[in-house]
Amino acid sequence: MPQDNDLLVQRRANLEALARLGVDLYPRQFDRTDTVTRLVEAHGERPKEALEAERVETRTSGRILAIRSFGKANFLVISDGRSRVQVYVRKDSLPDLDFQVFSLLDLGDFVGVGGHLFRTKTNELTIWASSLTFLAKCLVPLPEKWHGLQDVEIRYRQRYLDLIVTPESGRVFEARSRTLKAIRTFLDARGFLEVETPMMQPVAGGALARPFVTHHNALDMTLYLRIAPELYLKRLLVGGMERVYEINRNFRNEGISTQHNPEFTMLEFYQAYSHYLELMTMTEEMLSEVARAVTGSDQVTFGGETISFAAPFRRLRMREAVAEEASRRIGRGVAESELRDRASARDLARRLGIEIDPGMGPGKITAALFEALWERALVQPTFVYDFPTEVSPLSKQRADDPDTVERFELYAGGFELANAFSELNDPAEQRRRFEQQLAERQKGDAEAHEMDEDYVRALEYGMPPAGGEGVGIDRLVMLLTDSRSIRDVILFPLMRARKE
RNA sequence: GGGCCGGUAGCUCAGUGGUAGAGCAUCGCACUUUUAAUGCGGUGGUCGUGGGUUCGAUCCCCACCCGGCUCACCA
Repeated sequence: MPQDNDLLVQRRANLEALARLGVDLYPRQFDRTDTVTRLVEAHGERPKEALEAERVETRTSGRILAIRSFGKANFLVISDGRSRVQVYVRKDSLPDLDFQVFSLLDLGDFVGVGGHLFRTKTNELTIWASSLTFLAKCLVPLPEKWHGLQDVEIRYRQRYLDLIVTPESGRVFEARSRTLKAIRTFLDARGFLEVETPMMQPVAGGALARPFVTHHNALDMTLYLRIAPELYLKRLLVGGMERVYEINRNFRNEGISTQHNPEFTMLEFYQAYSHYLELMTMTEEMLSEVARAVTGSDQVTFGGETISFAAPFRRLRMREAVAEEASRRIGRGVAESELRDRASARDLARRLGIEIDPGMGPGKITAALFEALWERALVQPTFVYDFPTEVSPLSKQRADDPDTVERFELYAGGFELANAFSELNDPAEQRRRFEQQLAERQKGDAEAHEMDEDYVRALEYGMPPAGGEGVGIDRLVMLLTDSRSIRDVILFPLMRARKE
């Protein structure tokens, strides 16, 4: 809570002085003819002569971000949250009351302005005020105008302050909105139906992660915040919805980092009669289209590098990539077959100096080696495909190789962006996979998948062959806005509770 | 959870074992086209919190709180 310092006392005193003038301190309404953004869009580029010949009258409103005062002539800068415009306040152009109101304004107050447009000597679009209406008080001083808000903690905890004083921050969230819109446009155009499935689930399935636990009182029932919508979306495939997608939050009770927020937004889409190779092509089309819609180009700058979302993306088979990089690092030819045997895979990890858990089978080791050897280096969009079955309990095996599933992950900017596979639709095999996961769980893997009997039963009714994919929206927005932390693309990232 | 860095005025930051500093903001005065307006003068601080060492701690030590980066886990 704000302390009782002079700055606060002065602002409250100004508010009381306005009350003594008979001004409504919290008026309900201000009828405006234009937003600031519309004024700037419509007139920002027009030459002085054209503008002044027309004598454009306007009524607009916004928050005061600057006051430059010269006694009887004053300049305000007001913002509608997206754009800013200057207001010229002359004592002899305003009713007396309005000028008295003006003299009681503080930075951050909301005002309504009526007047006509002109350009100053320095050619800045300006409203010559003929009326000034007080709309709301800012009782707390705003961050400094030049350096802005540098304290990242306050930027995240008090996002409204960040949005007031950091225009770039607002642009990130506009880009986020355009990203979501572009994805929906892309999928809607291909006949996908947007659906919503449970966020509270009796079994937290569809991914390998620890869930948040909650409880429903009336049903006396343990529920989990979902870690993925996957199993519900595939139930819809069983039900005959051939193309569905959901864009919504997932919750994972894991660590927090620049790439992880406990709640994050995921796109998942499922397409019947498709498979993972088709999804690679579709992903290339989707991301290049989204990048163009959001940034105007399929070449985006991220962390000083140019990332190209122009198709085609690079493709790497996982075991081949691991064997190749391992060979390079240890100076002898490593065969892919070494990754299929637990003893030789462990030996390889040891030689590479990569730590692995004792319980890991060859598939988990391969995936761990891949992440250690490749993930950071994959700055340009790259499909990594054909994963070990061991780490993919919901994916369909390759017909020619049961240890390998038809799955890919897309990497870009040095992190995982998407995950997709041909969906396993054999209920007997699905049951075996769940049982394998239960065994992992017994061995202490808290992230292993739980048994979901209801899902297996749904598969018994028959699910068409299908491909499905998840795309991390926050990370995609990071790439499209050159944001280095996921917290910069989430309006209110989770922060530790603060002792007040 | 481990490692590293940080927390000083409303904001952005300097700084010192001996009365706490600047710029912006704010207040006063001057100024009718400025734009980081300008000039002059003022106000403003539990130096993150709690202990300890010391004649004396914002500074040194310890613990804790909060944050950032990073490693591990994960998407």
